[in-house]
Amino acid sequence: MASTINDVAKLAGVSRQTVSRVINEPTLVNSKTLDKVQRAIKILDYHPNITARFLANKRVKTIGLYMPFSADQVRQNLFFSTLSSVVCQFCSQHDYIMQLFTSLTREDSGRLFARLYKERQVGGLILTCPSVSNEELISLLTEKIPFIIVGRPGLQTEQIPYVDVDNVEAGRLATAHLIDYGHRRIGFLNGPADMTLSEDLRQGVTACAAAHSAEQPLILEAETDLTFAAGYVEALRLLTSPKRPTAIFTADDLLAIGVKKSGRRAGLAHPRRPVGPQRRSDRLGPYFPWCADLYRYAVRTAGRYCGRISGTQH
Amino acid sequence: MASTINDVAKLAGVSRQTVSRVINEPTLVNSKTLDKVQRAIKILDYHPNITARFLANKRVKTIGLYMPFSADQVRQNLFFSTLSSVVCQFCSQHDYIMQLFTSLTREDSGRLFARLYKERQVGGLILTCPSVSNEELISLLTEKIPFIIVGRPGLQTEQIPYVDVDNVEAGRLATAHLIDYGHRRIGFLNGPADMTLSEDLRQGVTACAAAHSAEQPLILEAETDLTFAAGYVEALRLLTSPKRPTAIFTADDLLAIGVKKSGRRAGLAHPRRPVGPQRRSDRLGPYFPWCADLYRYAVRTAGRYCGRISGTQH
DNA sequence: CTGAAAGCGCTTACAG
DNA sequence: CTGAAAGCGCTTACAG
Repeated sequence: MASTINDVAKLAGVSRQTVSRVINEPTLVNSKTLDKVQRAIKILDYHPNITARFLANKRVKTIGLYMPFSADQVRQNLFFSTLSSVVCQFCSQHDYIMQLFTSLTREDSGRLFARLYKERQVGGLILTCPSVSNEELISLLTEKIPFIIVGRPGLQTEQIPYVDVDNVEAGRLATAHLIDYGHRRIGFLNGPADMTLSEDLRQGVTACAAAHSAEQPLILEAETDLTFAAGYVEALRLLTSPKRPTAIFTADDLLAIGVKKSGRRAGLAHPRRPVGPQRRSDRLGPYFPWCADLYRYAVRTAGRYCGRISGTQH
Repeated sequence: MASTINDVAKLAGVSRQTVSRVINEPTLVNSKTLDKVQRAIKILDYHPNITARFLANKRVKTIGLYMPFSADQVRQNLFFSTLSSVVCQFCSQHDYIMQLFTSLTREDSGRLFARLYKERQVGGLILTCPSVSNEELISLLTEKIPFIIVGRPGLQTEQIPYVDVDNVEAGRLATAHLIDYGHRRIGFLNGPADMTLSEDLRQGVTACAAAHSAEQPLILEAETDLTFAAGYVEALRLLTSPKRPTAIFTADDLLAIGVKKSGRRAGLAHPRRPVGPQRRSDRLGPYFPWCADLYRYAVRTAGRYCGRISGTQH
């Protein structure tokens, strides 16, 4: 059995409050007492029970990270692993615990969040990939649960803290880039209709097309679930249609890989190098240097952080 | 303030033990009482505090998943996201909490594990990518901390529960495959020397080369840290050396992508299709259909689970 | 079937 | 600077 604060107190010949003080506010303790207690802690290999601390403190140093993806999407998408590894690292540096939640249908997620928080399982939440309808967030707001969104929330953006890149600008830049290079029929593999990401990208694409109305660009948009398979299927559909696009802009790298495969399938040559201005090495990620150049170009350039970050209780 | 078990008891006009029973053993409660209490729970929106439950139960339903990668490796590697998403899903299905730990130097990890467990932060641990020297595991064994390894532990494989694919067989198969196809100088981008994965792969490769000594195959092994960058650098070194290999076998997909890039850099044509027997669609993952075919081939074929899974306390 | 008692391992005021 | 008291929100035996 692991030793408790009482064991330490007994061995050191002090009260358990003093032991607690040694751990939490050592400066308030007489140096001789400090020494005695610390020796006892060493001897007994004492580690304060974090559950008991959380209970006594009435706060948990735990942050939940939620990603509304199916296991399959999570497995595929780099966004997931990047985000979770960074959050995880930051949490452990700051003595927080990170808990991961995935693979839940978005409808239930609101109740899940409330439960997690009310059960005091998490002290706060990081939510990702918000949907257009903010239903699951409403309860978080009304229950005053500390949370932040990675991505633009669908409603009440003034009240809801979030961080995001400027996807409207990303869509605009990518489209302008393709139009500049002479493309007039542009495929656009967007994300799911209910994601704000898709809304923002579309807004940028549409605005750009309108601004270039003289060139009469034709945007061929298709909805996807951001998986490789969807990228393949939708791109193949576009590429084998009468109005075959001459360029495709995708909402995600994974889609771009699907596009590449569909191009092979459709018997089309695929450019080795990005179709665009001179290549800068910092523009491309290490992963798919031969894919998704345009999307990445846009996002990197347009990716200034926006959104509101408010203080939270914890 | 969230309502507690005492609030519910008061409102329902029963003792808090009865409320506790309604939650944990409803069959032991009189149906009228049950009804009263459940109504009170509804009205007060009561959620049992999980921290208090853990403390009273003297067990935490929390599993730690540890991946000894740097943030950069984690971000890149698909193994990470696959494993964590699956573990996460399984945990939530079984009412467990998953906590993620990454980016720590392996030396400190032993102490980390002990601390996590002794602080009762986790009830058990899933460790990945074991190193040859089992130092960090020894303390887990002696402290009787429940844990399991994904990958073959370096020592005391009889005592330590683990699951793994048969990497020795994978190395053997991949090498045999390449020799069968006429290759005599075979590059072998292995993982870090201190990982058992690397040991196992090398054993298979070496054994296979020995078995085919008549053909005099030459194995050109290079150590990598399993990153894209290392794959590129080491492959380029091999490909620009006088004894340039005619085929390369890599320990990981990411290395294979690095190899591909180095091939381009070295001005070598890269086969579109796998060099091997007829392509079966189930043999390839969705990600890099044009890469890493040989490795995947080997692993899929050789990937029968081995290792020992013993029961744990929780 | 239900409640009074004791306890899980810690911390926060409050005296001294 | 230190300790006695009370409490965090729950559960586990034990009576009745």
